[in-house]
Amino acid sequence: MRTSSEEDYLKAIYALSINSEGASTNALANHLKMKASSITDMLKKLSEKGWVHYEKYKGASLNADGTTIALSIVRKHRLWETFLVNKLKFKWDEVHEIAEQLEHINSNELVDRLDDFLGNPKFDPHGDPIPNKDHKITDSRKRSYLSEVKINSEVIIIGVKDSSAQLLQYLEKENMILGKHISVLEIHDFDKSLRIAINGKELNISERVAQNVLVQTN
Amino acid sequence: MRTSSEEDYLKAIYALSINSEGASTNALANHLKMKASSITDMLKKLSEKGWVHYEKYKGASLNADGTTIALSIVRKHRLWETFLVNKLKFKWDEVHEIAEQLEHINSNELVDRLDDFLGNPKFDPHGDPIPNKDHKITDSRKRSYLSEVKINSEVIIIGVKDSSAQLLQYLEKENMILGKHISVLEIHDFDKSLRIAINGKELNISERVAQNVLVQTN
DNA sequence: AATTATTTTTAGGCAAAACTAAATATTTTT
DNA sequence: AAAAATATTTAGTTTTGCCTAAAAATAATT
Repeated sequence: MRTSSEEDYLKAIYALSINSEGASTNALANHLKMKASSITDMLKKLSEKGWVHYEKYKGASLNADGTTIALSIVRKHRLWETFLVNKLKFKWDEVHEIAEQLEHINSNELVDRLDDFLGNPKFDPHGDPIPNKDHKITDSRKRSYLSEVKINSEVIIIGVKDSSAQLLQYLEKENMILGKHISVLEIHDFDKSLRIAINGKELNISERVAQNVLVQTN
Repeated sequence: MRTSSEEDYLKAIYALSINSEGASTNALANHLKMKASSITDMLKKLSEKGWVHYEKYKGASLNADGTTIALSIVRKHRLWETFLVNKLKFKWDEVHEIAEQLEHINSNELVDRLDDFLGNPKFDPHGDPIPNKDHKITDSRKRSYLSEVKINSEVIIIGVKDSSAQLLQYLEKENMILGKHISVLEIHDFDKSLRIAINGKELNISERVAQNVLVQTN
């Protein structure tokens, strides 16, 4: 069996491995808000348990077993977030902390029934794909950040990069929520800010915001 | 803040205090499946934290703060059990372990929304009363065990004493479930077994079973 | 290539929550 | 009331998961 703490580490390695190849000790320490020495300790343990590939001074990466566990945690996290937003009517910026606790609840039966109860959703309220029962992510959408989209293209909001409460609240206020259609009308040269059409009106948004809004381009 | 372990102790003291006045070290050790020495350690700590009244060699009891915490855990446990049975369609004998985990999830907002989502139920699937938002149990039903009921009286099943899977499965099989009406037809002198009418048929049940079935008598 | 800076690891420590074994209280039985 | 049985506490260990401080390795800069 696994401890809740071990699960947190596996999830962190998974999260940091999405961009780069593997995760460094310091990156993990920063992500988990712990000291680097604690990370080293745990990486040794996870390596002994056969979930993580770890070489001194070379960071860590998940092996097949570790990836399965990490994805099962991600699956639970995203299903619970979906439950909180869709069923209990939480706002999408209020659910992260609670889901951090719920993701450690241990019962396969529970997860599968929750999945069914929610109608087997493919994406969570932030637009992130939910791994299926076999711990596979199948996300066929062509995705990019709004800041990288060609002028005049029409895209759909499918998520955010950084799901900080501030960003989510900003988007909420401008009614830029999941599923909304956006047309990119103009990109201002001097500051890379965007003029977009959404909700039948035009709106200016900064490059910073555009860099954090994930859209589907096909 | 409180640890999950501390919460388990408070809940155990609460459970054991319902019959007797306070809980002895050994009773707690037995209930929590731990060694007596571990109990002594924790009772000292809970006493220092101001939740428990503890005197050496004289067992422990909850004070006002401790009672409030215990009832908030019980509230969460019973609300989650209700969720698991009513929404996720678990059987009533499958939910205890999962609820033991869920009861430690920490979020007042979550509990209150869950309560509303379930329609503010007054009783859980085992018939036990659910403490309200103010951590008060208000159960006005006249209750007794089926074994103590007068002959010819008509009663309603509202719960079980010992919610072991075996008992629950037995009751399930005989279709003696919550809310069913029972008429006590006869009490056999030699073994105190009962002949009852339920579901339009007659049925014999042992004293042992009758002692574990909680009924409403008014 | 040497020095400096940064990252990572090692070594040792601490608190929580359990344990075993031994000592002490309390309760029960004779 | 003494002896025996039972219950409880004390003392000392263990494991987990974190920490600090110092040492060692790696990376960056001059």
